[in-house]
Amino acid sequence: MSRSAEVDAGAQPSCSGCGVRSLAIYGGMASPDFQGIARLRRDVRHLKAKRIIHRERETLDTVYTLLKGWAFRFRLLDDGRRQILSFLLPGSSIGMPLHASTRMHFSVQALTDVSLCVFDRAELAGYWASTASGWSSLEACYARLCGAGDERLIDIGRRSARERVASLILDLRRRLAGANERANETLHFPLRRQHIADALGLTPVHVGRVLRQFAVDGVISYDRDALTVLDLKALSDLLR
Amino acid sequence: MSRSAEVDAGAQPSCSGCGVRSLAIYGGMASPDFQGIARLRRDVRHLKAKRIIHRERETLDTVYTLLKGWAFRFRLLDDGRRQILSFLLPGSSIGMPLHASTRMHFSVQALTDVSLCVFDRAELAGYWASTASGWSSLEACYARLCGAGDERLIDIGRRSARERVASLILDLRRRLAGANERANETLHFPLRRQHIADALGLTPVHVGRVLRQFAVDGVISYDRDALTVLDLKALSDLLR
DNA sequence: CGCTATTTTGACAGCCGTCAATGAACGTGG
DNA sequence: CCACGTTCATTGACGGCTGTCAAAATAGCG
Repeated sequence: MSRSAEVDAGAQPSCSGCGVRSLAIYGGMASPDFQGIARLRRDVRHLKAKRIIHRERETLDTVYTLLKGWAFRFRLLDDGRRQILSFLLPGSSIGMPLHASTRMHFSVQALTDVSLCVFDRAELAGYWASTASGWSSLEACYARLCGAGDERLIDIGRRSARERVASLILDLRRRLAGANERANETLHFPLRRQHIADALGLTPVHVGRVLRQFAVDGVISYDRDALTVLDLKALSDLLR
Repeated sequence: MSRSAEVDAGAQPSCSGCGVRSLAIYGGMASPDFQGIARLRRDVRHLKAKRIIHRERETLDTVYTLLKGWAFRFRLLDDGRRQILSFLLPGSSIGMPLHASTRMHFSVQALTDVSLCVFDRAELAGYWASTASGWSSLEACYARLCGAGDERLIDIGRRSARERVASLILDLRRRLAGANERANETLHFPLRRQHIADALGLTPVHVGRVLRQFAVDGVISYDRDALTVLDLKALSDLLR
């Protein structure tokens, strides 16, 4: 292990042992070069819940990888309406495209306390271009992003409130199972009604009605920060 | 000019004179290599309106660039509901990601009669990887795609029917102005009510109500295949 | 233990969906 | 150039899913 990697690993988790590495921007690489990535990482930054990670239209010369906690991308209309564009889980990247001539048109906010791996944009781009599988890895990453956006578009455009909530629960459950949570039925679920509503094009009141009905029907049970899927088939059957 | 390029250019338009080149996948390149692109183009294919260009989940070993006409990406739910994910105008690419290990999860249909430039996927990917600015060009392309998806998400999730229709009209107007139509007020507008409804998460009946009201208010006027923006400010003011 | 954020509840309204019938426009062939 | 079938747009009545509002209750937190 290189010296600089050791330095980073002193107080910080090492990249080679990182539990979210399979989901990060470099998740598509056949044999990730963890030493190279560890050398690139400038810092691990910790933020409290509700802190803004990036503000719409501002420049961002760093790239983050979400190491721990939840965040979300969103945009505000001037009358206060908020659309959450996507939820970010451990492994999600913040700050693409790497060759950013354009500023990002959305803001990013921490939903829980989060830990961020910090990279220099230009350095990361250079490193990425130098790797053999960087090209296809990057395209796979964008394909996932666009695909996720398309799914959400279908949810909001053509599904009822119950179907949307079911879709979101199943999506988060699948993503969390891939990250580090085991594929058991109870998940850490820090979303408030308002977050769910702003992601799905609903109101928090109506989200509450839907969740309550799911619980009454025995499909899920939930506590403030946890959600248990009791009847996976019932949820899945709502989506086609 | 190479012999193969001459053969292609015989009956077909040349790439160097292509009116939509600034919008295509290679739009971000500083000095596009039109001879190289012309060599790569295998064919120009013409399809009638309503023909399926690509069917969901099928493999696609070619990449298309829309040369002429309109098309759209969409997905069907099993009960017949349709969500149009985006409209494709001249210059739009069909078949990304280039390094497709994953099959595309949406279908593509011609909306009008269309002409498609046909490329071999592997060949195009190889050529692209060999160019200096291919990397940033590709990222810029994906950034546009994701950004457009985010905009539509905001429309459907947090805007009223009138605002959604206004947003779509302005978006298409802007894109057409950039392509080849001059920035005058009357645009070629081949969309049916059903297309607009399926793109915006509405019903064709209600789209008709909104358009009618816009016309009554003197904001737009429209004919079957044409739409004129009479009061640009009124439309813009609906969106924040 | 007081404050704040969040959830829940209930009543009511409205935007938009649904349905069906009518009519107009289009495209094609004779 | 007209006839005819198909596609598409319009209209009106009605219904419901979801939004809005406000108040009360609950949970979280310093």
